[in-house]
Amino acid sequence: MSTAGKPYHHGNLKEEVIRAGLAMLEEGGTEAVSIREAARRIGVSSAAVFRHFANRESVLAALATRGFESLAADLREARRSDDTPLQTMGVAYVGFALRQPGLFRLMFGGGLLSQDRYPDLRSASTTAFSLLEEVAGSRAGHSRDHAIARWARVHGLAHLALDGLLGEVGPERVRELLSND
Amino acid sequence: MSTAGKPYHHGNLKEEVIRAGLAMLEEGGTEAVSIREAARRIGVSSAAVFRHFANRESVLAALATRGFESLAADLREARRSDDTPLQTMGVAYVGFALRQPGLFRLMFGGGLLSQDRYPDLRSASTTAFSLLEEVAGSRAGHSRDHAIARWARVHGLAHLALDGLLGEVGPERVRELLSND
DNA sequence: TGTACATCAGTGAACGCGCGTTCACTGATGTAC
DNA sequence: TGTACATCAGTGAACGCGCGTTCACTGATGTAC
Repeated sequence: MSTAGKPYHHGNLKEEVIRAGLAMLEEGGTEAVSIREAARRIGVSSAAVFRHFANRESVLAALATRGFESLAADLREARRSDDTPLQTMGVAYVGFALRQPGLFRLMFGGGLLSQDRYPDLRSASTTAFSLLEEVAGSRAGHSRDHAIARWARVHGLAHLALDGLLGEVGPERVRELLSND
Repeated sequence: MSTAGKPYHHGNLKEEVIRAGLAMLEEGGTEAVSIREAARRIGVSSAAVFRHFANRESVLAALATRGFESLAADLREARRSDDTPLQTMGVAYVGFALRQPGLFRLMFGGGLLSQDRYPDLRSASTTAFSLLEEVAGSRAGHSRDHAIARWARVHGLAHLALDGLLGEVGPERVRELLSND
């Protein structure tokens, strides 16, 4: 640790690139995520970023991974905080999408998911999805297809709300739209 | 019309740009839609494109507009061809998404929709949506919210299928997932 | 405790690229008389 | 029917930009003895 403001070794670059990436994602979508811009914001040369990431795509994968981890955390929180866990998780899901639309779109629209190239991403998404399936499919007499249909509704609501097609959507409105299950 | 293969006036450039744009959309997503590449494919200078479109964004808007028109056509077709119009429309909706994923993502994920800058796009999307609402909300005793919930489920299924999260999804599978309405 | 050295995490300059867009221009077409 | 001219739809070259990525390098850190 040097006494000046700028130590030669940053020490936390990987984490900071992710932070900067998340910010850019919300400012301008996936296209706006740029290595050079991230480096500029952090105050580091753009080449330094390549010490921590193989290429731009792997930065995107790291961002999406973070997204799934944080979505999973929200869902876990929702699961235990209420006696209507299914609706509450739905509200959390849509809330996540509305709070971080850029991230949500990267997670679900980037084509990253369909690749086997990023095992961390794969496992983070699997964890999040299994939380949903667990709760959505847990009631007696409900099949796996019921769980998928429920998830689809929540996922669809999130997308439609994101696109502004449902007008103003607050938590109460989401709960309402999910109520007739 | 000159006798050589290359008349000076193309005559159909606007339409061809849209065709090329749709192709690029499926090949590499919205990011891959490029004015220069479109011009190259058509065999015209890139400056020529600007005779017909103000800028790149307006090309994207034209593509999305086409998308909504073609989705609306599919939905109309589905509405009359069957005695279970609701499910059939759902199948058509998901089928549209799976057949043209790049276009579907542009239509719903580009942020274009939320803008008032493109009235043609606005009206094309409104037309498509009203078809859905009409059928989904038409049954006795069903509220507008029910219609939205149904639409959300179909929309969500389309997205999840696109992301490869539902495995192989054919028409029969979609019908199945929409059956317990 | 002190020193040699391997390793790690940065720098800064450069490469090569493709892009959107503008500009002054020219060839083709349609219209008025 | 023929000609002058306005208008339309192209051309090709250029501007300026920001990007991802690589390279040879250097400063800082940690470890072995």
